[in-house]
Amino acid sequence: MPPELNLRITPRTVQQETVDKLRLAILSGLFQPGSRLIESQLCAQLGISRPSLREALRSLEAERLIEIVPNRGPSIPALSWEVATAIYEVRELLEVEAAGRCASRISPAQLRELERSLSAFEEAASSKDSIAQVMTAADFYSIILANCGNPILEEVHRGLVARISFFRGRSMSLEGRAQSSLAEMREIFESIAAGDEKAARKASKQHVLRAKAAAKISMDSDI
Amino acid sequence: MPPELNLRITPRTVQQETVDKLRLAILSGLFQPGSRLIESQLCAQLGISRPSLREALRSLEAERLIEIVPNRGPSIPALSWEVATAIYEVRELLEVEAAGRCASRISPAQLRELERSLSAFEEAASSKDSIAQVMTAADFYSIILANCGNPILEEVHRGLVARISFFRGRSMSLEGRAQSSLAEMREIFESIAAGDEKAARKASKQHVLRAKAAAKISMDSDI
DNA sequence: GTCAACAGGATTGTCTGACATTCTTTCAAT
DNA sequence: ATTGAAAGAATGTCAGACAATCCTGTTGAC
Repeated sequence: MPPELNLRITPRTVQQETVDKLRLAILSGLFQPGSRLIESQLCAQLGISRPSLREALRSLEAERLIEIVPNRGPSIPALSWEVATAIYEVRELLEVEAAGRCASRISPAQLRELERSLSAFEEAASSKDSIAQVMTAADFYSIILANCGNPILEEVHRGLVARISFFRGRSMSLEGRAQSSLAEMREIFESIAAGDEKAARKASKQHVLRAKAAAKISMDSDI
Repeated sequence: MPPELNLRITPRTVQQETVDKLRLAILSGLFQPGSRLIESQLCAQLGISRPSLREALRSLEAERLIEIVPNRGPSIPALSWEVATAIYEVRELLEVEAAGRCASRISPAQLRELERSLSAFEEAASSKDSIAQVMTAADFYSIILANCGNPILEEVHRGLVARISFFRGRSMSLEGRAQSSLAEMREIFESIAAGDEKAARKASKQHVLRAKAAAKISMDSDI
């Protein structure tokens, strides 16, 4: 009898572990935007070889989480407000569509799940833990996206949101943003629960626009 | 001397060349869906080392152009009709938005460029060269996407369209599809030229829906 | 004949080490 | 202070190696 019952069918490779670790590090803001990543340092810190690391870096590059300039190596891209705006606009497009579809097709079980994640965010919103706020909020969206009936919508959305994680952590720290965010999310939830597609779209749109505005404020506030 | 002017020529690395070559090979249907790619074979054919190849493969994996299963290696994913439908739906979302924006912001110079690409497609449509048809049609869209004012919209769209290139080549071969496609594209062009945002959206939506229908037919026709 | 265990080859995952090329920084010379 | 050259650091790329895993065809048992 194996002491560790590992039912995982796909074995986790070094490359996958590395991508996950680095992605998490990037998303949680461990690296300064614009800073360079030195291969030899990362190899030592992660305890892996250069070829494995470089494979992982190529994956992250394709996700647009890092940039790799020939002969200069990988670095954390500095997100301009223009690009951030563009991302928010596409995010709006996708999220509105997802919320609308979700309203007319989510299952009761998943709806309960959505309610639970809203409660989790509510709790986080009362605290000052902005990391918990971002994570629980992300759960909320991901349930909506997972239930919109279009896996591609979900996939693209995840990729985009990852790239603006930088702003999300900061804007959540804004005075009152977490609470107003909670109100907006509750409205989205209520609309979905009521099966009101139109209302879900409207609430969702409102939410993204407010999030964008909050991100802009947090960006302008301190440079 | 304007500091914006970037004279830096980015040297092309082996990895970039490899990604481009493989992407082109995949998009032009050189590999059968579901077929496996053997690293040693590709290395020999491309004349590169395994580490370089593996980096390129990771990039393509992140683009979803290939799949890499641990211990089984890379393969060409077989696109299910479900996923294809999902992609067409998101493509519709993006393309409609892009066409609408394009209508109210494209420059005269770019509009002429768009007209030129439409003519190029017209010529290709008369021929039986389905590859030329797909390429010129792709040019047409890419001009629209490049002028919608949102680089992310463009980026995401490019990634999605690449994944359904399989269908596009086949559906263009369908009896009369190229000609009806031409008519639809001309309508899109006319709407944009007239600066009629609403009409551009409508025409664009129609076009994607018809393309999806054609893809479905070409898929059902022979399996 | 069908099915299961098995051996062997093929293929991938990963590492080490190496070297040329290309930045980047330092330091000296004008 | 500006320029230029040399030293140092980091990347791009390769070759070779080996264990772990997958695939295939054969053998053996029922």
